Amino acid sequence: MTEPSASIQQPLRLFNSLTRSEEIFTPVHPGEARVYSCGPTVYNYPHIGNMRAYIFADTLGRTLSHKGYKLTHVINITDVGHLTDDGDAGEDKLEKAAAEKAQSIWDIARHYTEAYWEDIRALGIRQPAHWSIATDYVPQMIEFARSIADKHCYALPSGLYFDTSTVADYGRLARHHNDEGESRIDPVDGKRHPADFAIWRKTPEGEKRQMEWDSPWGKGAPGWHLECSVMSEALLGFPFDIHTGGIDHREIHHPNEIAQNQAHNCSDHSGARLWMHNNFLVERSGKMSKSSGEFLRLQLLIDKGFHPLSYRLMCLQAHYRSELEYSWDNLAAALTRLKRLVMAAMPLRDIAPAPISHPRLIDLFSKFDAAISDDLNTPIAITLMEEAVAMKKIDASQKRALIEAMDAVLGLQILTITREQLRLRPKMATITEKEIGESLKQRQNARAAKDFAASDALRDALLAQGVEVMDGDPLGWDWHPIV
RNA sequence: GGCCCGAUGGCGGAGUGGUGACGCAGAGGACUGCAAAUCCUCGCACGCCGGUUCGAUUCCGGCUCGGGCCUCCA
Repeated sequence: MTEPSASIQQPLRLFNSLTRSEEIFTPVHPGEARVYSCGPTVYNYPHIGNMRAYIFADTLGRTLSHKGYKLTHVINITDVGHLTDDGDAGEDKLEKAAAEKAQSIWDIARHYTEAYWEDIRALGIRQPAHWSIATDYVPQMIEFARSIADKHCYALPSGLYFDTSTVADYGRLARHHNDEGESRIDPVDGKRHPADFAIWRKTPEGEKRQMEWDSPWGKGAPGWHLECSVMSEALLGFPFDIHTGGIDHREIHHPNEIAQNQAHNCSDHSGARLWMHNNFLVERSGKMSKSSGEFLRLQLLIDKGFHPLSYRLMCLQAHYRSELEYSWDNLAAALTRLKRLVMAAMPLRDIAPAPISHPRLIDLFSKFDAAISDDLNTPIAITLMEEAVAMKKIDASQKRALIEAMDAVLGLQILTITREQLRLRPKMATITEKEIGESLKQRQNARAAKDFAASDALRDALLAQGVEVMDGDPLGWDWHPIV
């Protein structure tokens, strides 16, 4: 009601990894958008690089909603895997510590799933329609495997393998040419083609896994790629609209998923109209990984005093297909930007929205729509929201409606989070808020008495404890981030 | 070894065949006892060498450097 007419909207163009070009989004089912996102493997905490993928998927979902599509979003939780670990000795201390606390593999999965959900909430990521849990779908996976086994698979002692030569254009998503080239790893004996992959992994003779199921191919566990084919089809149909994931999936996981989809449906269709991949969050040294250096969890940023939404803003400042450089300076820049945005939008908070009719606001919203419609150009969309917030001498109710509509896409919550909520207490801070309050009161008295030496001394003392006094700020003080 | 990608100011990061967004930092101003916060204003960049073009940061080739995937990985 408060949004301008749909007529100003541009067609939504999204980059399809399959064709390596932007395409106009046309839904399989008119008026609907069905999206499947590869989710986390819950055997460790997600790091902030992982979270970039979900911020991207969320932005996509919000954009589809903005465009008026009825969104059905599915994110899978991979809770089946191998804990009979392959020896990353000494590296994953966090994982080991947490694993020791949990009683079983199921507890571990639940623990990390909940940790992941907590991050999702903190980042303002909307709940998908379904969280699909892999272990809930094992019978369907076996059924799926059975249906393709004769025509597309072959058995080896280690399990059932998919013959990639039995489907058309295997590897087209990855732009693989053929099987040439040496691999860094030892190939599985007996595979017909290096790219062939496991559909069912048999438990080795004489061993017992915590997670294993009976199947026509022996006791074992489903292959790494099976779950996504099975769950996406079960929940979204074949084909559905958009499949998302990290860019690493473009090379192996998604080509394999596509091969399975083709086999199962006796079709050349990949299973999704669009395959979209977000690029990595990187550190100067390269890709962020759990084994290199500090394990950057969202909680660590919070402990240092950075609001989770400042990380969301940091991600949105870059295009999802670009690598994004992580640094504390960068995060601090995003926090400052967010703070200013929230403060500037403060006067609109209690204003009732009204339908947008002012030409300047319509123009701005139209530009915003054009930016977001151009393969989710959030960096530009943010600048347009800032422009809207800064706009002077304009009907406040309409302005409010505009900011609301923009933020529905960006999810930065600038009309609901408060300046105070952004002031996160750093974990290392020793001074209490009560002590700060007392110091500030003393300082006020000193100032009233024009004893500026005393008031400045109090201010310096607070700063030494990480508290920055700011007389002109609505809150009067803030934590001074030290990173 | 195979496949692929990137190189923009102090940092981050858009975009474009023809005066190079934006944010943070920095400078100046307003405000302040001062400072900070806030608001206003401003300066600073397209890796190197060729080619195409009237004109390239933008297109093409080479080089250098950096990165990703090839094993689960966002």
